[in-house]
Amino acid sequence: MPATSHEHDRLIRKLESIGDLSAGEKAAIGRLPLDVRVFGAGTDLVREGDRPSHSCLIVEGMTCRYKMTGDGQRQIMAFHLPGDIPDLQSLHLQTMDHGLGAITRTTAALIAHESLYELFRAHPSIGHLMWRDTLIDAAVFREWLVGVGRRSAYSRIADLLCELFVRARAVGLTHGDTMELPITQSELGDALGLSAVHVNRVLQELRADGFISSRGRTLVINDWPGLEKAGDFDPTYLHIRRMAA
Amino acid sequence: MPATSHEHDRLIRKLESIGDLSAGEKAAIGRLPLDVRVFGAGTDLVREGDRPSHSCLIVEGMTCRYKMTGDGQRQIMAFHLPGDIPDLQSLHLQTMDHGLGAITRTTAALIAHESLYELFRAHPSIGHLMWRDTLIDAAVFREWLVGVGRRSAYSRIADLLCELFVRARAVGLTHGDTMELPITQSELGDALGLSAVHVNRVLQELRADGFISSRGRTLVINDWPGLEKAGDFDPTYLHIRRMAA
DNA sequence: CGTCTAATTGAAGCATCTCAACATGCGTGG
DNA sequence: CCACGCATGTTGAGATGCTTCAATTAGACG
Repeated sequence: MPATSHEHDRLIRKLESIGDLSAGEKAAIGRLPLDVRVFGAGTDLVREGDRPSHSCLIVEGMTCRYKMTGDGQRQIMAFHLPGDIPDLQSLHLQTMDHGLGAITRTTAALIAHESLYELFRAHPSIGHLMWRDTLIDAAVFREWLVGVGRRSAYSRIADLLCELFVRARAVGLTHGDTMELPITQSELGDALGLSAVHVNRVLQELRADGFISSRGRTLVINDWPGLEKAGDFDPTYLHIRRMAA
Repeated sequence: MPATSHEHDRLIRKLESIGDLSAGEKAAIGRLPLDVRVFGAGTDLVREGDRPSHSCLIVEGMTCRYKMTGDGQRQIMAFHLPGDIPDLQSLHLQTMDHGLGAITRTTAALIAHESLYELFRAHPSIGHLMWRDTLIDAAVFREWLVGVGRRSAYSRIADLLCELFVRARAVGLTHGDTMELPITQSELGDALGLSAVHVNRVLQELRADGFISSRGRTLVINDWPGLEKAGDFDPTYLHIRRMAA
């Protein structure tokens, strides 16, 4: 594996979107031992109850974190893009209290917790940056909580689309006002606390109101200011420092 | 201030509920410089948009973290008990994306971020424990998300009562099957994404079903297994290691 | 005691759900 | 390259959990 592979680059680009890295730190990250694996759509990368000894860097594909309720309903709590390490928390929380599932076919690079501890020992500020990343994670949960608790379905969906677009843009995964969004309406419902049927109707409204359109799995933003307003969206909670080039 | 004051004890007791501390670490925490302040009920300890240079250790009183939506509704995202440091995150996230409010008259000990950095440098494992604490925070947000997104009002309220009781017990704030719960029904509503009226009706149901009762601001658990079942409660997400003596 | 906040009750409305049918698109094997 | 099959998206109609508004009662506190 070259000193700085495609996989390492994903991680570096992500970390640079939320903070600063020196050349030496980038080089050290580039030397992280990675174990690259592929997961089929619909499979779990990590299950609730697992006690992992590694964390997963998403390299390609869309993943989500979710919990099942006692009566078999699903709540999706976050969507994750390439560059994210959704289960970084398992570094300090032994038992997974939720699952990590692949929405599309996903490539992930497994990083041993031991390697991370070593990296942080040599470069404490990388540790701080990763702590920061888990804090941003928490900020996103809080924002979703506001949405599900207090916003209308219309506003909630608009807000989520804004979030996904801004996060994708921060790591260079958008093309103009367009991004790949391989999430079904049923999954959107499980994320927003809505039924798939209602998601469908509200998406039609958002299209009719001229904010968005879609070609297959591609989302097109037609009116960004309008969508932001409809979603009461304020990107502060994402704590993004800078956009990818 | 004595080497280990009441304020320091609160923090030590909290950290011991989620992990281990050596004698030396406890002593180091006992030497943390604290600036004790009192906040009236209904006032803010920290406001959305602030860029704090310290974090707040709650010593007495009930506090909450909340956000306001564009149309003036409030969503409470967490309740905090003595021993908690609700805005520990401001250590690595410059701008507060939500407020920290006092529900009752609250005593808080301000800890300069500088002091924390110094403590972590000398005792890295205290830093890890505090990282762990912010991760548990995030786990609680996730659990609330599941409740608000996918559970009935009845189940959601039962779940919240279970959480508060277990957390209070972990830091020694319960008396038998009783605890102080100075939260109004309107605040419960803002936390659970419900109207105060509906909270009232559901609380009556929970009392009628024999799970709980209340004397003034004191909550009494009459049927713990029943309440757990009603709330689909599983304490795993709290990641508590051990109960206070 | 009077005042203010919190809790309680009733009644009407609506955002969203559930169920059920039908349409569309897409991957795959014949 | 067409036909089949299955996942996803779309539509309609009826049901409901929770909301809103508005009034009343109970508690706490000077």
